[in-house]
Amino acid sequence: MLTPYQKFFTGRPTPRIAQDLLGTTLYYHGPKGTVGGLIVETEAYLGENDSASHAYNGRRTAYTESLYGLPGTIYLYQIRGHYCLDIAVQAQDVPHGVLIRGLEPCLNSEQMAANRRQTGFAISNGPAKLVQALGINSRKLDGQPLENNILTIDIARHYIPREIAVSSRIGVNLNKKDGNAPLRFYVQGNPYVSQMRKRDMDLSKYGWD
DNA sequence: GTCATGATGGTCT
DNA sequence: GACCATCATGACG
Repeated sequence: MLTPYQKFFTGRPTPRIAQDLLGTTLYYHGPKGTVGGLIVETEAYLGENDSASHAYNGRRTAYTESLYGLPGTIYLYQIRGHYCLDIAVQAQDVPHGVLIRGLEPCLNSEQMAANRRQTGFAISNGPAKLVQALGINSRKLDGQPLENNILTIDIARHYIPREIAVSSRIGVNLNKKDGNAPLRFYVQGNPYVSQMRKRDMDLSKYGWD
């Protein structure tokens, strides 16, 4: 039986869930206090049939096991020496995932800047940047549920994007089957979206309604 | 401001 | 030994 929280991460198509996460708040109650921010960019990964997914062709190892977990399971993986945060969605054994790619700091942003040794939008405008900004530098939380954890997402309160933009995913192999699939979603104009061009930034409202 | 490059560390065959 | 769901830097207009 799923909790209401877990049900948020299943029951509708993964791209829909990825879009619904825009405007929710991510919190990390870490050793240096609580930090957090609004999710402004996500990507959907569609499991066995998605050539960009870590679970492509049913690949299932100890490393990717969290993707197969209950909806709302943390998949914290490492790539080229950087950590990224992914949420397993859909039923257990269905390895879909939503990658969190951009975060607008809203709680203790000074701490986040210090964690990153950067200032401005570079604090958290990328999947590994935002994890570092939170102060996470291990896979300790991999496989744990988001619900009632020190790393969690508040899905109850929602900022509303004025416009949700769609594009192909970043950093995936363009030559493979799903390299150009339109599965990246972001708050149009928000400066904490990765690769957001300066002239497209909405610096008055950050893309929110 | 835009682009190309190299460093990066762990996993899997 | 190859392959990455990345990032910071430094060159150029």
